[in-house]
Amino acid sequence: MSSRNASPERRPAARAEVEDAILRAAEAEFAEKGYDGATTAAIAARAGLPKANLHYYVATKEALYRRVIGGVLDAWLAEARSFDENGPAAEALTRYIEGKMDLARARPLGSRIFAREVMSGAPAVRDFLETTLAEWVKARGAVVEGWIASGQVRPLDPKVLFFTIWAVTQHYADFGAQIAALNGGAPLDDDAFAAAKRQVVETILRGIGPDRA
Amino acid sequence: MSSRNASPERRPAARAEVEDAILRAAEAEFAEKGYDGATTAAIAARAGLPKANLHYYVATKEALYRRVIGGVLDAWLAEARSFDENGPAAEALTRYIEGKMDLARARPLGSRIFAREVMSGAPAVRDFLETTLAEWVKARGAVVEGWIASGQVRPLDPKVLFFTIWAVTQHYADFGAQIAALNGGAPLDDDAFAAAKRQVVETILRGIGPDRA
DNA sequence: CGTCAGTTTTTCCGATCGGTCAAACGCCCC
DNA sequence: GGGGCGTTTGACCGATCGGAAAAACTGACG
Repeated sequence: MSSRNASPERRPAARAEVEDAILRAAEAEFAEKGYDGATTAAIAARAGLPKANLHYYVATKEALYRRVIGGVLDAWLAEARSFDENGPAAEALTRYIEGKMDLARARPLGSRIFAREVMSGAPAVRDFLETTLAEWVKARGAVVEGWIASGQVRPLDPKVLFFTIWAVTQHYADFGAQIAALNGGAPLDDDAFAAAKRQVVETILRGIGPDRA
Repeated sequence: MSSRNASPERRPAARAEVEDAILRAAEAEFAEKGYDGATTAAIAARAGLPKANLHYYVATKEALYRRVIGGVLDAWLAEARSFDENGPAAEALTRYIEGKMDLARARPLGSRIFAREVMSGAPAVRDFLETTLAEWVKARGAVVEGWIASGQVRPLDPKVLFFTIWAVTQHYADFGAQIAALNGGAPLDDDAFAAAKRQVVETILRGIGPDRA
């Protein structure tokens, strides 16, 4: 098919690299400044190309935003699969919470874009929330109900449990600046973050565990 | 002193009312759209006056924003005093968590403005974070250490406990749109919110309680 | 060497924003 | 009733933004 390249990995790769640089630049700008605060000129500059060139690869600022948001949602779903591997409640929840904490540390930008989006009334992700996420919550809520029935978890509303887990884990991404300010100005180092992760997991697991008589 | 009014409560009250309307309109706009997304025209329209009139009461958009942020921080500090009344750990923490949950429900706008501010790198609240809040955390951290020493709380990092409480309570303000989407499209009603509040308090209290042998 | 598709870049445009200005308005006191 | 002062308002301005347009450049291929 592609007969125009002697070295078949040069030009197509370059295009993919440029598009990837644009997406990463846009993610950073949208996370820091928000949709309105971000400018296409700043995104282009961060990606290393003139503003007009950006519009050759992506039609509008909104289309670029929707692509970035789509990537964020994909990453969310991919990571949420860690919930589904079998095992006892404590193992599954530990895996899930630790996965979300690690994601918050490794890629905090997506979480911030999502938070801004939801705080603005979720115009671009409402459909995701009402369909995909609602189904996810319903299905995994049934799993939690099973844990309650088998006595692994005390009786509670699974939805509130999910809210709790999301809130705490995303907090480490969204409020990184606050955490750093209370940590002497620097982000948590690896040891401090690992300790926080252990405490979060332990607190939630104890918090939802069954009564111990 | 003020010799220009026959009825001394008429005109000054009107001025205070206008300024209050401006502050409430600005709070709503900044919470929904963010600093860059909010426009002085929209704020003025929401407050019921022409844009030019807004600038008679407040010099610049940034000055208005700083006034709003100042009010948010004041409300935070006022509400945080509920932590300080004496009593056993469970009572103090229940009071504190329930107070923050109620505040998140009654006035979610301030929480969203604060969240956006921190996600943007906290340019307007960095000083608050590094001084006032840092001192608050240090002092109340010592209280938590006392609870640990007296066996009311298992050994843990007080800062991570505060992060957990803030994360969960503010989540109900910041992610109200997400919670509504997962609640059939409507915000939690009074009963559902009260149940969520109970579960949050119970989860955290069990989560940090001492080992029960 | 000329063509041509894909890409880059300079220039420019209309819309919108925060903020200014000066005229008009309302109201009180002499 | 006429100054005078605080307030209101429409008109306007410079800056900035998202985006369009078109010329210039590039490298592969006949």
